Amino acid sequence: MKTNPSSPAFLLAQVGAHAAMRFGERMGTLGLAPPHAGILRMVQASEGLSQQTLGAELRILPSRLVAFIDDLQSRQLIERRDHPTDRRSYALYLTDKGRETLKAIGRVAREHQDTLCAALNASERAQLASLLTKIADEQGLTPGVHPGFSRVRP
Amino acid sequence: MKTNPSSPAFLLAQVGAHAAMRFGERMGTLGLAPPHAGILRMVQASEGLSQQTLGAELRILPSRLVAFIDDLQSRQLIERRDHPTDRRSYALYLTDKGRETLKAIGRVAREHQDTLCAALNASERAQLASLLTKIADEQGLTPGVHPGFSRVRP
DNA sequence: TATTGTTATACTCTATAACTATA
DNA sequence: TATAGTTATAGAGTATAACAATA
Repeated sequence: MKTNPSSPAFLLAQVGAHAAMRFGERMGTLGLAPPHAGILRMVQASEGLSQQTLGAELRILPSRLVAFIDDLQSRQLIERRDHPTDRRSYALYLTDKGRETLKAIGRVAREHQDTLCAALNASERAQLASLLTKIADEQGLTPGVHPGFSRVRP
Repeated sequence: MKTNPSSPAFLLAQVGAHAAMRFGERMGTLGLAPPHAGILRMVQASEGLSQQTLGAELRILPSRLVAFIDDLQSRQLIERRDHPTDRRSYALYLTDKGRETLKAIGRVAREHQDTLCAALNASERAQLASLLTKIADEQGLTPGVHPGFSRVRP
């Protein structure tokens, strides 16, 4: 928490944490956590990628990623196929059920956004997105990668 | 993480988490964590308040608060004085050193804000704060209370 | 010898509930 | 009987490092 509760910096942390929690609640209704959404989306974008590549992209440690992939595989949302050339690694693919779930996540995300931004009209939402994108770019944040995927040490 | 990385909702969570982490790092240079800043500020605003009241305001559970107050007391930033009428509770006060630390936190917070919002000019920062305040109000967020103080259960 | 995925372990953080002393 | 603060304990989540299979 910051010193001045009306400063943009504090508001960002406050509203951002609120947004993340609410999205997490909605993901919970699908039996998933926020990182699962990022993983499914990345696998869809680059089917056949390895866990190594996936973890590097999303800044998720290998040991953590294994558990997430295990979750998704046991729910039959993704498959670990044999890698064509390297027998040490897997090639990750979305199942049909995984594609369906990704659509459901999209719906959930839209509902989340509408609820979260209920106070803003379309023009204001675009303005907000523009300002946040400027900050994200200048701060070197990678599009689509939530910092919560990796944690900083105290 | 959300489905659409350029949506205001995802950007809010992403930039917000980034902001919180960076502020936490800066607080770390003072040997403190973000919740300590919230506590010191609240004690300054309502000196003599009890831990019960403090925890209720900041949405911090009693058992968690004890540890935070212990930290701050061992660093001689706050004092637990006897409550004038109720011998079960304490009356919390800032020490002179606590007031100094609060000033240092203010400086750190300003630096944090300047760095975080480096991509925005003064007018844009005001605009961002205005948009975020609208969301915070509509979503029922309490000014100055970071949702990270209390966690939601999955 | 290095790398992929995995497992084991330790550490941090938080919530829950039991406890004490007062009211 | 209820409340303020404290302590104890257990649970979730994460990082670190060791490991087996393969390159």
